Amino acid sequence: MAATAPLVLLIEDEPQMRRFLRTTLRAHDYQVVEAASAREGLAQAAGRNPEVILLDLGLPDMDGLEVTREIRRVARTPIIVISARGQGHDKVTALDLGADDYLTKPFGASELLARIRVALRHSAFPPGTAPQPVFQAGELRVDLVRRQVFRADEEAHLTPTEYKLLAALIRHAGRVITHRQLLQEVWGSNYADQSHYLRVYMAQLRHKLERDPTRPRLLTTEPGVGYRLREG
Amino acid sequence: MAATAPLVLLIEDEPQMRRFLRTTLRAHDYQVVEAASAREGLAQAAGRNPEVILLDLGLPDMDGLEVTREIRRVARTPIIVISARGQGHDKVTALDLGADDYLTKPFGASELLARIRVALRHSAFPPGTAPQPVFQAGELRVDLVRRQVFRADEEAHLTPTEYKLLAALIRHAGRVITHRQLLQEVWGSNYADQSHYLRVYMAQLRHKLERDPTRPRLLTTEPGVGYRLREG
DNA sequence: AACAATCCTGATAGAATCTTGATGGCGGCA
DNA sequence: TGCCGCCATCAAGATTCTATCAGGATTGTT
Repeated sequence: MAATAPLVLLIEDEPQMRRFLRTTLRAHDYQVVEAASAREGLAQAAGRNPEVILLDLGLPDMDGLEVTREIRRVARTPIIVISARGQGHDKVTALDLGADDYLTKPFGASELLARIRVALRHSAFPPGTAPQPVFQAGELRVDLVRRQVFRADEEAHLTPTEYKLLAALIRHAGRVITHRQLLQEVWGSNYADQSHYLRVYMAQLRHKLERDPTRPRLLTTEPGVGYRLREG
Repeated sequence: MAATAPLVLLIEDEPQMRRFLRTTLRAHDYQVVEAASAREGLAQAAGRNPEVILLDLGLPDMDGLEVTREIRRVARTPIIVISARGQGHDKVTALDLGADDYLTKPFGASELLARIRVALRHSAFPPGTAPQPVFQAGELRVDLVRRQVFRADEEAHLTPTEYKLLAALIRHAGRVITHRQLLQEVWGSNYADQSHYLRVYMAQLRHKLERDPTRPRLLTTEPGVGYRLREG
């Protein structure tokens, strides 16, 4: 998919508000289609296939909640509802009808833009297709969701403590982690000065993960400071 | 499908707020895990695999924004940020770091619940990707609709508890499930430390489903952590 | 610059502890 | 009576902890 500017559909009747939104969005490189009524909005939603829909609930020709329902009958384009009536039960109803977010007037441009980015992010990776968070460095591969560790395509079995230690190193991959910090994250703050634990377990990790445990390339020592997991 | 109550992770230090949230969620049939600190929260997020995370930004031990970042390094579980500081730039930052929604205190229970439903809807599988009502792995086949289990085309009879256990394993197929999590899903949260139940029932499942129960290939043990059902 | 004392790190191995799987009995219930 | 869930016990195995030793780097002193 070409990374063109995302298309935003604006369903809003008040000209003033519409101009504010249009200007803000254009300034941030979005393409904008506008609709001043519910009817027109539904037509545009079907015809233009926008990536996000901004929907004002207070439209003259149809209840905004009804618009949400209609859009959801045919598409799951992210809908961000905008409304002045903030207190009512509308908020809950809109969300339950399929809206993805709800902004109460007045709101700042930066918040609106951030919420649009969230919506786009959601449609970028449909949940089923979500890429697995997998850490990889050299011939080490760690699947953090499945809790599986591979060294050159061979699964390596780690004990709970070994895995926790590796996970802590991965969280800070590339950076140095002090003994104290590692101990806190793996054993808890009461063990912050038991640095001999680290020596034993780092040795075990190296034996299981390094090609040559005596000459570590992934799990390196930063003398006097701590350890580091190579990244990339 | 016996839809089990979704698991919500609560990262919130103020006891009062935590109680409000816990009560609200429990009353609406969510399972709740609580963490009173960022450190604990990160551990729970990794360990318990919640379906939604409620994160208070004002934690004592770590900046909430940092917590968001850390969670996103390993998972894309929906995060709903809760915060008192509504005006700042935090809102935008949190959303851009990967949070999915942002609630400013004070907020109503109904709105919170609606936003949680949105988050769950997002992580639900999109239409085309709907999870197969039939699970299959090796010579094991489970028809989740008819509630029938086959091993190499022979139907196997499972007791209710055995089936619930197997269903829980299937829901997380491929991943490790901790003892605690399994116990909660099958027996309820009051039994979270009765891990001997698991040993008995896992043994029974293995006898009924494995070709060689002493050398399990489908229902494997992750020592010190939990169990895993092989997938594919 | 040389030396020694000290600290840091890695290796190893045994003991203590925890975890797991196997088995069988008990009671409730249809 | 037969099935099922619950509970207790035991042995084997795995894991964690602890202690000890040696090589190397660093520091401080002369």
